[in-house]
Amino acid sequence: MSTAITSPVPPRGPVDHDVRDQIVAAATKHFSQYGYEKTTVSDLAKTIGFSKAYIYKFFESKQAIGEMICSNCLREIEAEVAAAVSAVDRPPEKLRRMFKAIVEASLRLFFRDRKLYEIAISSATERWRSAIAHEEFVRQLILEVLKQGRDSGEFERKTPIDETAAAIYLVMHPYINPLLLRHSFDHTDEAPALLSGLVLRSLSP
Amino acid sequence: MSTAITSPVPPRGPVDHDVRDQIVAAATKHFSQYGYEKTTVSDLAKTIGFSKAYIYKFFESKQAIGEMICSNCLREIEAEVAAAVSAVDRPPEKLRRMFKAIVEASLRLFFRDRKLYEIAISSATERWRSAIAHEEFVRQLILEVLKQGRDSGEFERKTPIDETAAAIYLVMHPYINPLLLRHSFDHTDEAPALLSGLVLRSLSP
DNA sequence: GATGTGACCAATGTACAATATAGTCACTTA
DNA sequence: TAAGTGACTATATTGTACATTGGTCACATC
Repeated sequence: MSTAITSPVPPRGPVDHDVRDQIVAAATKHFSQYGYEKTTVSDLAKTIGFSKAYIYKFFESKQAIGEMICSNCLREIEAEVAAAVSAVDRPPEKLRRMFKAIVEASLRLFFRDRKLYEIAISSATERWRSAIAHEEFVRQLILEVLKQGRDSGEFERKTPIDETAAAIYLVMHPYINPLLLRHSFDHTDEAPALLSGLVLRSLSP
Repeated sequence: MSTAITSPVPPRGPVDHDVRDQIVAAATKHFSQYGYEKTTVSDLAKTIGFSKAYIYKFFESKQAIGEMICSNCLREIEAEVAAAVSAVDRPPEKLRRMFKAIVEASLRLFFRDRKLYEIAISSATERWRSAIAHEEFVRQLILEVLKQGRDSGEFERKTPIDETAAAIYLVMHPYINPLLLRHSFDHTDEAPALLSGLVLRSLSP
């Protein structure tokens, strides 16, 4: 364990470097315009004016670049969800807002940046770290709201908190995971309200 | 409405006919052995000893044959679920069994008859009638158990029953729909117990 | 040592002709 | 009239020669 100082997979090359930012910027633009698959590493190299080989000094694969872009997208969603949750102070309302915000933010990504959404789908399908981190974020947020609600006496305390958290996560899962969300479009209108209602009823003391 | 005596899409040719059964038998065998896509209509014709054209006297398309086979599979699952539900008499336990049975039966179809499962996936993806009917079956069963539980006083009665039913259906949806189930494998062990627990807590009076 | 590259390879993707398939229809036979 | 078919077409699907692409490496320059 003494070696695990940094992130699980240390980034290749200098972490803070102008060229790294240029690559990310170029990738964001190209991926969202032409899509992940149709963008070649050479395209990125050409737009920043370096050779393809140089890119591999900073990223160990094209997928690593994709993960970076994907992480940024997912972190935007996370920021929005976090904001929605902290905009209110009662835990039940926090849960409602959380569910609503995550569906809305994900759908917006889908409809506004479809090409980037496709990366998110790859990310979920192939279980990239960016996707796993996103799931973990939601899990943690659920747990926090749950703790708060138990402390304030608004949520029941008999069921083991891990069990409750895991169950709520499973309820939200089809709307969190981009791959599944695509197949849940028929329900995205009613699902947040219906399911929040059900979850909150299950939490009543 | 006076014309809607039979099913929405009347079957082509004589309904009760020996050759029709032969086609279904041959299709069941071929589809489960080689898969829906890799079976040609000529293959079916050859095994029953007629010409391909004759098959189209009984089914209006290859997909119609697929729907027939798929319906049979899904009806098997439905029978198993219905049996599991009626094996116990308290509505809460009925719900638990129902969830468990539907996941188990669907997984068994997946692992034992993977090729047939692929038809179920097509069915769900392209929203064939067989898939819609399957969903409707589950919806109805949920509603029935819900009514029973409300009558016996074991379930709460404040929430509109349609809302409760719709919410529970949404919770189960990722495990009912073959297309979604495939992406929920990671959770099929814990999901039935965890989610039944949550749902039942939400139903407590 | 940091910055940067052209040449190279295996694997994946593409274009397009050749083939196979779903589905129809006019027709035969009993 | 019911049972049954060969020949036909338009659309998929496949095979295959060819081009791209992801990724590496030895090497050059500052």
